[in-house]
Amino acid sequence: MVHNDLPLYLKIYHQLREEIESGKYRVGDLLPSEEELAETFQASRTTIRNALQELEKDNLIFRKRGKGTIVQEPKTAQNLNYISSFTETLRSKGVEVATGTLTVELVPAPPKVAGALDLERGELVYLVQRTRVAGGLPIAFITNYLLPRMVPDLEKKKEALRTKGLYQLLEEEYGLRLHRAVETIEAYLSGPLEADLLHIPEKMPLFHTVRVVYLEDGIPFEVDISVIRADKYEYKVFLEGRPKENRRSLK
Amino acid sequence: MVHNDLPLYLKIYHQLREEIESGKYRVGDLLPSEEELAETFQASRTTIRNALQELEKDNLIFRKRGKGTIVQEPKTAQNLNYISSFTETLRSKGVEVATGTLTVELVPAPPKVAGALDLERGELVYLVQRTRVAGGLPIAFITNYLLPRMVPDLEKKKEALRTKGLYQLLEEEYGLRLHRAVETIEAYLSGPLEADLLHIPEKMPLFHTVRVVYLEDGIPFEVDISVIRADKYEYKVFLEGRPKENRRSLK
DNA sequence: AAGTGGTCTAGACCACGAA
DNA sequence: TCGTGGTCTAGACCACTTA
Repeated sequence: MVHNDLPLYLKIYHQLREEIESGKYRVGDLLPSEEELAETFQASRTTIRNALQELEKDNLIFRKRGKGTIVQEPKTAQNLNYISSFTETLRSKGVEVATGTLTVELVPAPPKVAGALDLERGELVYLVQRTRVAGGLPIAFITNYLLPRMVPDLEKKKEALRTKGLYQLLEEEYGLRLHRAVETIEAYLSGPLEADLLHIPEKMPLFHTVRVVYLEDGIPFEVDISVIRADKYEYKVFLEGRPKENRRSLK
Repeated sequence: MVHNDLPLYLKIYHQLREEIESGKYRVGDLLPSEEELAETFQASRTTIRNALQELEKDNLIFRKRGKGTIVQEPKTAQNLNYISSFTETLRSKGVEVATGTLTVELVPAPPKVAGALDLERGELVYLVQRTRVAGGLPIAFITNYLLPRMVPDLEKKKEALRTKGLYQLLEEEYGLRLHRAVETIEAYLSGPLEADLLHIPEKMPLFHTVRVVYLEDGIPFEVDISVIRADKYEYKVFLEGRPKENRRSLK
């Protein structure tokens, strides 16, 4: 008998989540009150509140003082902007993604990359370049720069990159935890270079994105530069809340 | 003497935040331990932890068991993807934004809008259309559909829309709290219509975004359709964490 | 008035990191 | 081993909603 060693509040979170997703509670329904839940799970109210807080982060519920805990509209319930690779995003939509060209090499960091990764000019970084193919068409050209000290012998994993996403590899093979990222999205027209790489005419609309990924302790770890056919892709962004007031003056 | 009636943990949050931003603690420094903070603020450790949790949401700190609470790299510290209008985003970058054309009227909801806002076909919605001008150039054409029952007499506020953003107006004049939004970003080439609206040639790259905004209780409230000159604008997206594992099986 | 979630206390033990 | 944050308890009072 394996005892699941998750903290109690996470176990309760998972169970409640399953009950919500299984349809036991409908959208708009009230969950049992915190006190009742504490009773049924034989836990303190604090622990229940921790579990509910997790559900709230997932936007599966929202709470109203004096009213209760209400199950959310699932339409908006997947909320977070996770760090997902291009490949993962497409696959989650059911699109088959293959790898066209693939190179892995150690190169001196270009100035902008060195700046983003806090490196000295000329320090070596891993450069991974891939063409991504969906439905037989090359639809994206992806360039990644990675800190070599975090991913030793990356070139030996080259073949793994053909089948799994880069981020999946980083997690599974190197145990890295990607924590945060900042991405800028621009759009422009293909020039001769892009036309050649993606087998498209010039003056087609393209997305150009630059993403810097940080590890848990705030170390910048990876730069991802993607060029994607805009006629084959769209971004979905989840937004939450309004910008905060800047400081209340205490009197 | 006005006593600030914020909850204690929020007061502590604000004070710590100010101390961090004022440079009292440097990046990488450890904050005092939770117990010490409890002592200095004369509060329980639970309350301190609530305050620290808020700082963590802002990505100003991160915590490591056995180590302590560490002040974060400010580069990634603004984390959230807030619901901001085009105007607010540009203004925060120091760009002056003016309004070109502006119309406010009640119209039957187009099918797609009716779907997004949970309306019957043909129900009336407010339609707001604006050209946004920066640096003398029209750079965006923005279309908003709003639930009329939430914004009575919107046409009377028309002039206010010339100077403030729509979202600011919704908050200040109607007391609405925008809670969540989902936005899709696409890119395409200008056709004759866009060329005319924005005074640009055809076949220029444009962003096309569709945003649905939800209120606190999950009611879809507004649809924002923007067409933006891609050569004058970029999106910045903050990403956090990796997609969650799908369910652990309990044994 | 009754019931809900929000805040707060004062304790306790555990898991992890560093010395 | 010691100090840290992580989890958990059993209470208490408050602010808000609904009836």
